[in-house]
Amino acid sequence: MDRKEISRILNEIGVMLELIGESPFKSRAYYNGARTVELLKEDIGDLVAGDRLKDIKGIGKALDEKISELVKTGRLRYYDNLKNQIPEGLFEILKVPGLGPKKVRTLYEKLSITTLGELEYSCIENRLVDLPGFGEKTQQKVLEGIQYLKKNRGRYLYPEAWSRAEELIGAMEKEEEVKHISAAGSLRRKSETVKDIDILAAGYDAEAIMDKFEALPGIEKTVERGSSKLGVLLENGIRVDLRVVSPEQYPFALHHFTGSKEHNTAMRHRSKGMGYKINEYGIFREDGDEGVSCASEEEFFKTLGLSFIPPEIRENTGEIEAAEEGNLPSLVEAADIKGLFHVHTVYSDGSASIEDMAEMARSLGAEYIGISDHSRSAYYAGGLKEDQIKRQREEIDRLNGKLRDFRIFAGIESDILPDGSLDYPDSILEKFDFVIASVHSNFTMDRDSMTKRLVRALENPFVTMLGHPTGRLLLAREGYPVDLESVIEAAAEKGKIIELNANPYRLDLEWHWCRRAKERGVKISINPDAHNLEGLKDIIYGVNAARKGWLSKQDVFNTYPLDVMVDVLSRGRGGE
DNA sequence: GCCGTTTTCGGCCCGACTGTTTTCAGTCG
Repeated sequence: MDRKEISRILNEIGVMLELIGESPFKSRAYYNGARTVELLKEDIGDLVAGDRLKDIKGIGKALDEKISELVKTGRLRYYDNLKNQIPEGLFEILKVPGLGPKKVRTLYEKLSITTLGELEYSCIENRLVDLPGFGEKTQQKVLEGIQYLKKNRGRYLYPEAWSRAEELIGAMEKEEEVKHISAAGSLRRKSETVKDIDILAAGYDAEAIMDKFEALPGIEKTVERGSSKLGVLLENGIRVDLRVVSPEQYPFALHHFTGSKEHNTAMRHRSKGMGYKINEYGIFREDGDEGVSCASEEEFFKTLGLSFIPPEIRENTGEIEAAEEGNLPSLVEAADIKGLFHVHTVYSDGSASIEDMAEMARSLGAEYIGISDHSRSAYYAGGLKEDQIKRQREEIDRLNGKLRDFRIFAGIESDILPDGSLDYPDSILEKFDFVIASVHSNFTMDRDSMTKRLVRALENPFVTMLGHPTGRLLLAREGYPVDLESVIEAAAEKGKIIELNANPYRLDLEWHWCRRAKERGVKISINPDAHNLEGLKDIIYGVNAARKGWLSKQDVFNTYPLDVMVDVLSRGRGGE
């Protein structure tokens, strides 16, 4: 059993403990354990075998025994017992906004409600109003929450949320009451998907600011409103939370509302050890109410003895320790990207010509572009036959002849067949400037076979990089099961690049693993996988993800300037 | 259930908002 599965089970135990009314601290211990296991670097089997699990912070005797049982037997009696006590449907009911474990438990115990459907029916039958802690309004809210859940699964891709947030912030910036305004929360941390939009504003007249916000176009209704907090729904269903603080409180509040929750918890804990209390309003000495003023987030961190931690990496995965030691990486920026690989054209399933794609890339500041249409086994995408490859090459050579200070590299996105071989012979592969190897079919292999398939592809001397390593589609499809640790290892050994596909639906290699690749010395290429002109701009989402993965300029392949890239690609071709 | 340059017991991060309550529990972030 892998650590992802173990982490899931520990999390579920945490939820179940809340549902049966156990101590909240006990559930938290399981949540912490789940996170700890998820982020483990070392193989969990080895840790269990070496009896070293309980040396890890957050894992004590009880969790050690339970994790060991899972690893050794693949089962956990404690979990099974809990699971038998708790109807499956309660987990779905927990997702209804406004319902937490306590209320769900009441619904179950008093009304025997175990499914979302039963809950909806009970609301319509007016049966919630008499329950302790419930009332008319709660019942109405629950009913609306069920509709909301049915309408959408409650998460949005980053670009959709970001563009709406930019519009709202842009409109509010013009208001004179607004002294500062910024996105906060998971949006500011550049998460791949977000549940809602958090916006923080600073000003002295919160009521006026909230009034103006409520009146912005696209806002459908107000869900909650207090003296400093406003919650609204947009017409597309996204929830927006606006918080208003004073300009003096802004730096503290910006940090607080940017999160993550785990980062904040760790920061508060650390501050406490220094004799400070921190919250969204300031930094206070524990022995008095006196606050420490800070003009910016930079000063906030400085006061606490830390260098500035970029929002993207505030996940409590070592950033605080690194900031303390002055070891934070200098994160890659969009301007560092010097060229764009993985670009499709009209030769396969793209909609633009090679020349137009090149011009667009150039206008975006690139020095080179790497054309890689689909290969012959991708029938559905118009994969290239041998004669088309030849024609495309001729066109690229012709264009390169007339372009100055810009270069088009001729490549291919070659399918990795089930056995790990590519779908062209070496005699064809060797003619390309670069080769991206990707899986586009036979997703349903077991983990071992898929891992072998990818590793074998990486062993091919003509392969430059591995494309979208897990095949996941955010909010739509899980990636195929694969042991990425071994894949990264193989890439490290063979000196291969791994793609971070910048398409906002993919962002594959996922950022956790980017960090792992960096540790192993594997370079990441941030590729747009563009099928039209606009698609080239998706590169920014890849840069966001790379930043979350702690990548610096030197960790990213396509930050090489043109002359270096020409050199690297000519040397790397099968000559190892 | 975890943890300890105060501790092996008694803590465990903090605050806004809502709705149900007559002073607070539950939820959320």
